[in-house]
Amino acid sequence: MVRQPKTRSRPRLAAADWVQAALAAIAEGGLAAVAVEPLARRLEVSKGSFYWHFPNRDALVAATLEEWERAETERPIERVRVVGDPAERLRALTAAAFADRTGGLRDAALAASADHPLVQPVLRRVTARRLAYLADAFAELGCPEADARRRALLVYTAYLGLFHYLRATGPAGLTEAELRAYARDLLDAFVQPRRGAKRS
Amino acid sequence: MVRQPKTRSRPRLAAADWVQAALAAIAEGGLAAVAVEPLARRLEVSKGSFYWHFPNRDALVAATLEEWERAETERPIERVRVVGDPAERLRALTAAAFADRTGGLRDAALAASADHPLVQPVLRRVTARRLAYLADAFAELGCPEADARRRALLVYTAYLGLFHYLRATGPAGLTEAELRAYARDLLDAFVQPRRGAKRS
DNA sequence: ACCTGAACACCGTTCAAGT
DNA sequence: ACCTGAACACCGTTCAAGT
Repeated sequence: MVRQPKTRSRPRLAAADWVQAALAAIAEGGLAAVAVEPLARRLEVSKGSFYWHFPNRDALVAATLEEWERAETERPIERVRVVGDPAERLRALTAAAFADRTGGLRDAALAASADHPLVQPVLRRVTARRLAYLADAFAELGCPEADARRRALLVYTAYLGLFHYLRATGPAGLTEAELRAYARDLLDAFVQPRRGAKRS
Repeated sequence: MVRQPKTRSRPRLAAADWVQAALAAIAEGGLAAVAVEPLARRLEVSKGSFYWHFPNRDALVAATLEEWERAETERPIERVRVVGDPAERLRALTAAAFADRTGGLRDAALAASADHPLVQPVLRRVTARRLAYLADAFAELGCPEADARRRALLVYTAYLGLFHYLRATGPAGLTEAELRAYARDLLDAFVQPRRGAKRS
């Protein structure tokens, strides 16, 4: 019954494996780190094998950005959909975002490549979607429309700005505790319902 | 008396020639276009000769950023120092900035490379110096401190944003007339003295 | 269906040799 | 003092051949 040696000598790769490696590379070294030869080394295959899965590097970048859009926008939003209270929902979402260092560093790296032709449209959609979702939650809390949008922008730019800072300083720039404290302060400052807001 | 053939067969290059070529390259293709081999082709020398003038590519990038800081910040400011009226001074500076497409595209390209370790400190100084200079002029016009800084930021980001747009669309994105009209609208909206400002 | 290996183009860097 | 030319490393891309 056992056809493979128990250390399956080399599970063949699929396109998705290259995409996952590219996502990790972006978090560590930005878009420029999505390079065929280094990724091939990391995956322990020849770089020639890359071209069976993708026509060229740009195709990998495009596929990676698609995966990023799906995995880092809709999925986290779905995950907190069950939380009824909007304040709790914001807390859960923010805590998850700040706890995921790799995700935060990747988001900052992609924001820094905003002018790249493949990045531009995806980044625009992701940013708009995240801001709209945050603003909706603030509105549910009782904030008037304009206030909700201002708070959403503030929280989101603080998140991005922090990971931009972390990119610059390296992983030692902030301890896990400091990261959690930053997220807590941010939430305490912006997530209480407005004074006089109606409970529905 | 004539020691050189009249088409001076090849005036030897100096480091400054490489810097000038690099400045032109940034305006056209961003920081990534500062590449030894393409610049050598443009200057019609072998790429080996580059390494007589600079130890490596980063040294050329650093020298180019220094020259950019000097030429595109202090020099334009000195040029308008003779203009006594602050409103006129702002108009002269803005008109010059918008008239210089190459300079504007280069500024936008460098702003897009804000996270590059060599660019970061220079860009920070240049931005701070320009904003402070603009804010001072607005203050002279009679704007309170905070208002002056807000206007300076608005005018400066509008300038940067426009050339960012132009980078994306290519040179056909805006005619010279449209460029001048944009600058005029911007000035008309922000450069009248505040109502009730005292003349000193 | 997925992979190797060799080849070629391109760019950064070094260096011995030229003028 | 400035430059060439050849060499090497690195990465993107192609492709014939392998399993």
